[in-house]
Amino acid sequence: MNSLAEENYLKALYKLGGKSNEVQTNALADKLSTKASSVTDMMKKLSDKKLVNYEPYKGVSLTKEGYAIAIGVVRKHRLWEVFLVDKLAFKWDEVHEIAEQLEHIQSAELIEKLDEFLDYPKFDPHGDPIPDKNGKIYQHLEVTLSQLEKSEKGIVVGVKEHSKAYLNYLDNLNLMLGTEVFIEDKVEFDSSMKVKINNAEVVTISNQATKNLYIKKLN
Amino acid sequence: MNSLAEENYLKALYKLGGKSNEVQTNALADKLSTKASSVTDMMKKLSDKKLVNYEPYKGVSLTKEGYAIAIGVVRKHRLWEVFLVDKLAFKWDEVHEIAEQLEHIQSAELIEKLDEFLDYPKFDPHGDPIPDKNGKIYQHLEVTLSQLEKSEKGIVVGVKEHSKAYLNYLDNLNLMLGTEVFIEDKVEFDSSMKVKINNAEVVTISNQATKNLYIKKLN
DNA sequence: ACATAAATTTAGACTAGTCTAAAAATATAT
DNA sequence: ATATATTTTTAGACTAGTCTAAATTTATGT
Ligand SMILES: [Mn+2]
Ligand SMILES: [Mn+2]
Ligand SMILES: [Mn+2]
Ligand SMILES: [Mn+2]
Repeated sequence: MNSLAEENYLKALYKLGGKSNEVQTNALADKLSTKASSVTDMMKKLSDKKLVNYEPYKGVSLTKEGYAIAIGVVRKHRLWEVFLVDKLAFKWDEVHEIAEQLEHIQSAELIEKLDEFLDYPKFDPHGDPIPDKNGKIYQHLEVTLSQLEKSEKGIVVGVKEHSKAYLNYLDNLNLMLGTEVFIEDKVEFDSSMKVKINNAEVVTISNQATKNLYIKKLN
Repeated sequence: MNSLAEENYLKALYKLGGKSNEVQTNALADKLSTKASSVTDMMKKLSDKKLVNYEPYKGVSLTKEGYAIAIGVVRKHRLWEVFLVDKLAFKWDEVHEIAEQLEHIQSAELIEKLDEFLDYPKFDPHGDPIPDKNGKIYQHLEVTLSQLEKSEKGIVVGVKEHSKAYLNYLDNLNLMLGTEVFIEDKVEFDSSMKVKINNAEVVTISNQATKNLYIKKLN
């Protein structure tokens, strides 16, 4: 069994390096809001447990087993988020902190039953794919809104940034998962876009915001 | 915010001493499967936080605030058990360990929404009363099966002992919450009882087992 | 190539929680 | 009343996880 701290390191490693990319000590420290020295200590421990490949000064990556654990934590996080939104009526900007806690509950049976109860969802409330029980995860290759050209059309399928501030901002624009967007115009100067939402009002969206919205192109 | 360890000490103190009874160091150590010296250390800390009244060598009791926290943990534990049994189809002997983890999730909003989702249950799967959001808890004054006399009738409303072994034993006898029991006979020698279950088969139940079953008398 | 900067590791300290063994306080039994 | 047993506390050590500051390694610029 792995501790809560170990699970969080493995998950961060997954988020930064995926299945096998090397991650640098400082990058991991930043992600976890901790210090590089703490990361080094933990990498030694996880290396001893054969959950990461670690060579001093050379960065670190997940082993097969470490990856499996990380993906399991991600699975739990996202399933709990679905539960909170679909069953308990939380809003999508309110669930992350609670899921950060719930993702560490240890019980394989619990998570399988939860999955069934939720009817085997494929995506979480932010459009992120949920790994299946075997750790298989659908990688969405959607473009971001910022990559659409003038007169192109698409559907919002996910968010890249999960901060409350950003999610609230999207709520205010009526931009949620499933919303249809049509590019009225792109402003060259600051890369902002004029976007028609659900065939109704047209709003201007900054590049900062368009970069963080995943879109599935239509037509 | 209190740590997981602190919450467990407070809960154990509630289970042993209720709202205000003095609890001895060793009793608490036993309950928590820890050592008396660890208890002493923690009592000092909780006393500093004004969650317990502690005088060296004199036992310890919950303060008003400590009681409120303990009852909150109990509320969470029991609500989660209802969720696991009613929504995820766990059996009543499978939920305790998972609830031990879930009871430490920190989010007032979560627990209120869970309560609503479960339709404000009054009792958990073992018949234990669930404190309401203000910490008010119904104290069931039911008798135990062992206290019934020959020819008396009652309904099973709760279990005193929560071990998997005991719950499985009850399952095998078809004794669950709501079951009707009728005392065919009491055996003086070993205090065992011959009990007719749901007006059908008659079984013999040891004193050890009858002492741990709460009954609401009928007639 | 060499100096400087950046990244990383090491050394040592700290907290929370636990333990064992010894000391001290309290209870019990004759 | 005094010895003995029980209970509780203290003293000191240990682990997990974290931090700061210093040392070391690697990268970069001229
Ligand atoms: Mn999240
Ligand atoms: Mn999410
Ligand atoms: Mn329980
Ligand atoms: Mn229960």
